[in-house]
This record gives sequence, structure tokens and C-alpha cells, in this order.
Amino acid sequence: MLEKYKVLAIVGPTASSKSALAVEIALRYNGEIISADSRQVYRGLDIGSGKITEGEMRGLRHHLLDVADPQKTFTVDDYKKLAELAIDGAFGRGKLPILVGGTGFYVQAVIDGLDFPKVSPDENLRRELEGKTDEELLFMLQERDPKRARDIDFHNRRRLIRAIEIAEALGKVPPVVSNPKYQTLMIGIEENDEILKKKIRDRLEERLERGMIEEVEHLQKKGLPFERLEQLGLEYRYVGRFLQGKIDRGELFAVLEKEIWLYAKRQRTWFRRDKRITWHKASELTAVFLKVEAFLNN
RNA sequence: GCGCAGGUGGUAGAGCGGUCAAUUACAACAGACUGUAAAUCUGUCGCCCAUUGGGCUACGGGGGUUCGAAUCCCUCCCUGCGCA
Repeated sequence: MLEKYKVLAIVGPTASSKSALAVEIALRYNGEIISADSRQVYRGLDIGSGKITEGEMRGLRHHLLDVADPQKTFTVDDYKKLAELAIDGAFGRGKLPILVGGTGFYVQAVIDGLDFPKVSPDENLRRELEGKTDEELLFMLQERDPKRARDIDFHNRRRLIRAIEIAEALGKVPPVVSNPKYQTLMIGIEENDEILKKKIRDRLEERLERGMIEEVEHLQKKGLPFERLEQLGLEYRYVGRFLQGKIDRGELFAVLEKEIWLYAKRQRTWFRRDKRITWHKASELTAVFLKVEAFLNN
């Protein structure tokens, strides 16, 4: 049997110092970083998305940053393809690929090798479905794929629409297939609530000082609509609202601090169910190194 | 000191005689996740037991009116604004 390539994944909530830790590991074990962050893939979203700086990269290759135009929607499937290419590239150079990021779905898509139905978004269909009520949508799905209709969260219009879109193209919604290509070690980075909250707050202050508002303003002036900023969430969403005068500066800070924290909790919920992850604090360098070493040597 | 407006669940803020353990929002807690995932969506949320359901304590304190009060009256305390 062919031995699978080894990939390391570092996951965890926002502001847990994953990136810095990943750099340490990469320096020590001859790695390359593959970012797994759904916002850092976009060009121009730098400060607000917490993209690593040139200096912080310490000369290591970082992949999957700035690979997409923020005007267009980038999807998990896009991510998966590009990430696999990057991982293969790293293998070619004899490097250990280290997947690092807080977008759990992206990480999962890669390490579990999820194959999504090959149905591209159909904007016309989506626009049409958007006008329907939840009940109508559910009914439409029931007609096409009763099984999927039974399992789906029918309050979630976005999912409902996508399911109909797939069913429309393929007749039904095929089960997602998992084809893991790599041997993976998953390490989760955590911090207790109090510290994580403080880090979120400090980081937010720092981002504002570094010109986060100006960054968003610049993106908007260059043609990124407020509706798009709204979709991008968190800093882009709320700074967008601030720029439109919907909230003031004080509210901006308060709401972002709160929303980022809620986001961190959602991330925890996602990762919590994946029992493969072993959790450490970013400060437990030695323990993490030992774990990585054991993984590489076995 | 007088006048006016208020004091409601963790917070904001509805309710203004019964259908109120109390709309709603936020927070909190739990969770979902099949090409937007920083997105999108769900559940719980006074206490105790229970499957529907029941019991208990609650709307600043105390006292009344009433079959029945968060809702009306009296009084006390507190807060904001206005006048002294």
C-alpha cells in the first residue's frame, strides 16, 4: 500500500496565535504554510482579515493568500482545489505542508478530501428562488429530493436554495463523498475565554491603528460595494456600516469586539465535534513539537 | 422642598386589570453545517418536578381596592429632568 503524504493542520478560534505557532513549526520541521482562511484568500483584505505580514512570514512560503478577487465569490471547492495544488507543490519541494486557519470547513474539505457535487452556482436560478417563501422552497426540494428535504434545515434559505440548485442539475442531491488523500495530524490551539477576549480586543485596537478603516474605505472606493462588504462579515461588514454612517466610531468598536468573540465561539463549536483534534495552548511549544515529531516519525 | 417623568427578568426595553413567567432585541448556554462558511441557520433561556402538564416565587418596599393587579389607589424608598 502506498504511504500517504503527511499533512499537518493547525486549527482554532480567531486570535489564538495559530499563525505564529505554525511559523515556529514550519521553521523547525521544514514546512510551508497553507492558509485556511476564507477571507485572507482575497486580495486587498489585509488588516481586517488579519493577514500575516511579510516580516512575520520569516521567509517561509505562505500559500492561499491573495488568490482571489474580492468582487467574486470564492467557494470551499475553489479553496480545496488550490490548496491541493499548493500541498502537492510543497511535497515536490520536500516540504511539510502545514494547513493553518480558522475556517473549519476549508480545513475539513482538504483533509477529508470532500468531493462536492459539480454544480456551479446558477445566479439566475438563485435570484428566482430568492423570491420564494421558505415553505415554497422546501416544497420544491421535496419534489426533487425527498430525502435531502427531510434532512435539511429548512429555515436555512441559503442551503435550501443550493440544494435545489444541485437537484435541478443532477436530479437529486448526491451524498458528499470523502476521499482523504493525506495522512493528517490535527492540532487545535486554544486559549481560555478571558485571555482570548483580551486578545481579540487588543488586536482590534491595533488593527484600527494600523488603518483598517482606511483599508475598507479604499476597497469601497475602488468599487467593492457595501453589499459585498456586508457579506464578507465582521470587520468588513461593520466598518462598511460605519462608513455609511449607520453606526458611530464607538459603536463600531463595541459591536466588532462582540461579534468577533461570537465568531470565535462558533469556531469552537465547529472544531469541538472533530475528535481528531488534540488541543494545546500556543505557549505549549514543546508539547506541540513532540506531537509533531511523533507524527513525522511514525 | 415643589412639579413632571420613571423604577419590569443578566442588560435594553414592551406590557398598563384577567388569555403574563411576562412581546422583542442583546447577552448567556447548547447546536447545525453537501460549492457564499468571518457566511447562513436552529434550540434553550425565573425556580422545581413532568411527556403534554403541574407547582412555586416574581414586575423597587409596604399597605389597600378587586373574584383577579406588572397593570388601579395610598405610602415609603430610589433615579432622571424642570422649578426653587
